[in-house]
Amino acid sequence: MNIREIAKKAGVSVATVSRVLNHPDAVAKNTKDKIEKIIAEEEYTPNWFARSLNFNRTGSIGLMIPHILNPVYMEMAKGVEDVAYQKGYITFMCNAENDREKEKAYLAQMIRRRVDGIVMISSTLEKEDYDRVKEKNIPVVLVGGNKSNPGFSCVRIDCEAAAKEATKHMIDIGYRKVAMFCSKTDTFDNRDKIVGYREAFKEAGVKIREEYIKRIDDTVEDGYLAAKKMVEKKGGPHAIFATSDNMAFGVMDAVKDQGLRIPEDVAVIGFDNIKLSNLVEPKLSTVDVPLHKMGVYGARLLLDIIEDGNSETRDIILQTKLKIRKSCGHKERIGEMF
Amino acid sequence: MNIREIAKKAGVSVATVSRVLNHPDAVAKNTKDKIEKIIAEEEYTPNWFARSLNFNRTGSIGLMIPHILNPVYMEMAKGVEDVAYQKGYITFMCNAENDREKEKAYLAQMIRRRVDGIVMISSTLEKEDYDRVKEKNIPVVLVGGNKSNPGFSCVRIDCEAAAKEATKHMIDIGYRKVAMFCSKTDTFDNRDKIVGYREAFKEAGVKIREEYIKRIDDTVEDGYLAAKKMVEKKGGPHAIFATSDNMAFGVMDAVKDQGLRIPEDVAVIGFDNIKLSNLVEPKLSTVDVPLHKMGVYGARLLLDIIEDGNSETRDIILQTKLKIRKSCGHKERIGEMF
DNA sequence: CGAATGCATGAAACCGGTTACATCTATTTG
DNA sequence: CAAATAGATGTAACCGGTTTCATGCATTCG
Repeated sequence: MNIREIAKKAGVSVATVSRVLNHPDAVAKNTKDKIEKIIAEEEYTPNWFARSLNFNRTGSIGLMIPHILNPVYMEMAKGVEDVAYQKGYITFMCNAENDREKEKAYLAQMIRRRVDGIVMISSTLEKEDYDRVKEKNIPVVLVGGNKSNPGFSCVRIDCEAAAKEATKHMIDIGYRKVAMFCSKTDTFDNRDKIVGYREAFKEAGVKIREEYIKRIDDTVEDGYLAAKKMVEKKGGPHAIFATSDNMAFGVMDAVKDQGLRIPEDVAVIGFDNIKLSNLVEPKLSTVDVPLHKMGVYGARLLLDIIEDGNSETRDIILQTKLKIRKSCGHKERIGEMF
Repeated sequence: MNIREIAKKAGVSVATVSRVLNHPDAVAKNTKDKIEKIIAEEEYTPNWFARSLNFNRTGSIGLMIPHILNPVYMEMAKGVEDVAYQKGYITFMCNAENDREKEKAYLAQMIRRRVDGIVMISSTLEKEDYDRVKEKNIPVVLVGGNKSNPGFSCVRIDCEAAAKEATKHMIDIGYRKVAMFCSKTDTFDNRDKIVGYREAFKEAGVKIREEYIKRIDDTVEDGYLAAKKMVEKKGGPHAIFATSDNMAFGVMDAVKDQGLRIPEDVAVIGFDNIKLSNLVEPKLSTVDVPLHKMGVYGARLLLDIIEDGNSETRDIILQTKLKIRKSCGHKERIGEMF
């Protein structure tokens, strides 16, 4: 059923039918009612491509996420989807699966499919990859720590400050041997986390042990393995700062498997504050990141560009908050520990 | 940059350019090389709508999921995405958010956007909702327990058998007071789980206490609340069978909060075997469901219909497996417990 | 009462591709 | 050597809409 058939049934021209759909006020009431009745009867919906072809707009946005099974990204993704849905856009979910080639392939797809804009979550693409998108004039917003800064608007957190605060907390309690596990992925966020960690030690005047800084995959498994290796030796760390809750879960598992207690023998602190961090035993201390909000802001920024042409580049930094739970000690316990 | 401009630059007709893109063998080598060079230089990609308009195909599928933050659905979704991506399709991720209206709205969007097919995960739509899709001749495959059976192909598990096996295990160990928490959502799967539970009791000749069957929301929070209510009274259940790991986590949390031990005081068993079930303390006994595989099979079924027109309706039932871990006792312990 | 204005509608161009068919040239065949 | 055939390319119709512009009609105004 196409617009011509509807027009024929109604005994009018296609132009009139099209007007009913797009500019109802420009059509006489009688005619409009008649046409609308037929449209409803036939359950006619205008062909989306044909419309897109005219409008040069698809009403869809691309959403690139590093991994679909990681709750951190999914919470951000939900923020994006919430806003997009509410504004009538549909979201192409692109699961890059931590694979740069797949991410590039999906980006090319987005361009081919003429999405109205793209939200990139924690992307690892290079400047050159973005240049393609720029040439095509497709608006892009970055959420979370990208690798290079290609001059797009960005929503993020201050990872350096957050990591510094968390590390400082551990030092303040009295821990001196604090290991840090950070994702291998080369993004600003990860680099900043390490900078913050170092900064905290520097300010406290405590010497850093380089062998305590480990770059690993951001997975439960790698957290487990790295922690196990570190903890099973004598004289291991007093505390482990895993810069994602995901890794922290693995760390906790490894520590427990070694027959050590958390936090009495080894304290653990995470990063992200995903729902589960409050569910494991003991409850995980972590850095609260406003994941959902980051997605929401990212999508809003994008739709601002798409709909209002508001192309000024903005850099939005949201607040993090240190959440102290059971898995690391409290300040009051200084002295009783070492 | 459109096909006409490319044609002009190459000094050929648009038909020839189009042929280079779609039927390269039908073009002389010289001409082809020249045109391909220009296409590459200009980074020309044919307009997707225009192509879709001709082919009446979009190369995209819709994926409806009940909730984007639930790892159960996301593992299935990943299975779907894996297959779709590999076959060159792109996936519209529709997050119904456990809201029937939103699900319907997304379904309408899918129809409007002329997706080539739809995978519905654990849908709660009614027969009448599907009739619309059927009229439009859009292939649909159901994954997991839908509400009604509208005559589409389906990939699922035998929930009745799985629930029965799990319940039987608890009874065999010696538990008599086994509570069951089941999602409120009205799907075949949930109904079947309860049937299986009853069946196990019936076969064992143990009387069922109706007050032990609770329909709750499939969330950690509701699992927590329901368990707390049940456990804080004297003479509560010996064991709780939560028919999702999600709810089981809440149950575990509540039991621990009441100062009771798992499994010594209250045993817990879940359903789904999501990654985290092996990470909580104690590790959760659960029913392993091949979530990823279900998604993969669902997508394959759909693409079979789309690409090969293979429209025979199939009902694929995958195997579950009871995973006994720490959170419930083993058979050997019969007798020592009560 | 004739001209000007406004409103509703239709004809046709257009969006950017694909392809059936026509045309032209070069090669093969009888 | 003329006719048949194959191969390369162009012309124009078409996919299903939207929109500009022209047209016809009724109403308003001088």
